[in-house]
Amino acid sequence: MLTPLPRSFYARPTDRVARDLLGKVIVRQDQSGGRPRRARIVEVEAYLGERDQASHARRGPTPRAAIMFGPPGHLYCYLIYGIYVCANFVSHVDGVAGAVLIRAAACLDEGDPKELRGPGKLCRGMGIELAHKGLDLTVPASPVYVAEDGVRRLKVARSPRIGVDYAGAWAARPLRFFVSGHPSVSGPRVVRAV
DNA sequence: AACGGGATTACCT
DNA sequence: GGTAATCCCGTTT
Repeated sequence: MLTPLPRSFYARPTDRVARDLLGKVIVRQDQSGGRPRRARIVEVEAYLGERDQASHARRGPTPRAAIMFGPPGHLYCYLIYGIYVCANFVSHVDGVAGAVLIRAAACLDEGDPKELRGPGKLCRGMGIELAHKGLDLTVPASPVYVAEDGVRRLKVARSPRIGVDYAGAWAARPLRFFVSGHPSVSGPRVVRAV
């Protein structure tokens, strides 16, 4: 069966964690014991530490973003535009900020919407809410965790991140990773291979 | 205490 | 192409 990725997976440089999350499976299981919902990650973005002018960590460990500075392997969610929730997985070692925004995934179970295209729709589709902020993704009983199921040989591409034009030179850095050509990817689906 | 904007989406022309 | 919806949070007063 699927077991959560260990904390060591997340305790690495954020761009590497982001790249390696492609193809992994998000598992959402509720406390009421219904069937779990699974979705394969196909698009992510790396948000680095205090230097990264696109990152919520750029202002330091404020109440909202402090979790990005803490131990890896936890869920960081936030509300955006008053409407949508975005989900991130905290990365890099304890004390250094980093998180990976999950932008799109492909559902693996019958009866679920086929594509979760875009970070807001992904959270809505998987039932991830603000209240889930801080969950430990490495605990098997967690309502949300991430697992490896043996998928390999993904065709990975990268590009600048979406929606961060305010970030000056950081807006241009290729910190978005996606499965090239995959129909669930939001925004550009083909750029340069890695 | 008040203000302004956002790691988005859907719907309009 | 443009913009409304809607609220948390960082900043300023």
